[in-house]
Amino acid sequence: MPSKETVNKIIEELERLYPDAGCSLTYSTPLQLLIATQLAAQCTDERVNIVTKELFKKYKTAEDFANADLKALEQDIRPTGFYRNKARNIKECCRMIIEKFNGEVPDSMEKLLMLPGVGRKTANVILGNIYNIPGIVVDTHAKRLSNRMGLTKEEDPVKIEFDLMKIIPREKWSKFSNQLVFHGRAVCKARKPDCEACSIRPYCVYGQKTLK
DNA sequence: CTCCCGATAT
DNA sequence: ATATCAGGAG
Repeated sequence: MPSKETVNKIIEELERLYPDAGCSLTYSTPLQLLIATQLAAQCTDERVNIVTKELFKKYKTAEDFANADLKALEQDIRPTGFYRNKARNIKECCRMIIEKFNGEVPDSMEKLLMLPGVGRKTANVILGNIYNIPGIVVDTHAKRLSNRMGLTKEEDPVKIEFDLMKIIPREKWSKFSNQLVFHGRAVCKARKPDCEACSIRPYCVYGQKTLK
């Protein structure tokens, strides 16, 4: 739908604004990133980082999480919301990692999707950050911004993912996803997008529409 | 489609 | 008071 020139302008401007856009979650192992990303559902990365700081001191290995007392784990992650589902999923994930995946966080989309609480968004975060496998991460920011900018007209995250894959060069998929998140947090906010301050406005459908 | 769910900005 | 936050499952 958008012209190739428009897409290039958006990519160029995001690169200028956020040259170092990366994962905002704090982690030091693949398992920690998997758990942090699961906790990040409908929760800010900032809060996840506060919770995981203590969580990762208490639970070091996949075995620690798999054998954790469910009620205790629920309380440990409570501030991230959806804590009952998340605690159950994390325990089962770690059990499967131990029993089915030889103690390693899976390295393919197909295997990652077998884990409870892991959808394409979480899987793409793992693939991109741990295994350097490019992927478009469609979270709430990517969905909102790509729709506003006119990069897609789809509402379904999977359809958006494939739409963006068609118009963004493969080697930029991971970085581009992070840049959408950064821009979504700083400027193109859900409630009150700051179009006045947005340098992408000239190339943005929503920005042009709200002009005058 | 609904449900899960706490914390913060508006 | 209400919308929203790096979603996923039934």
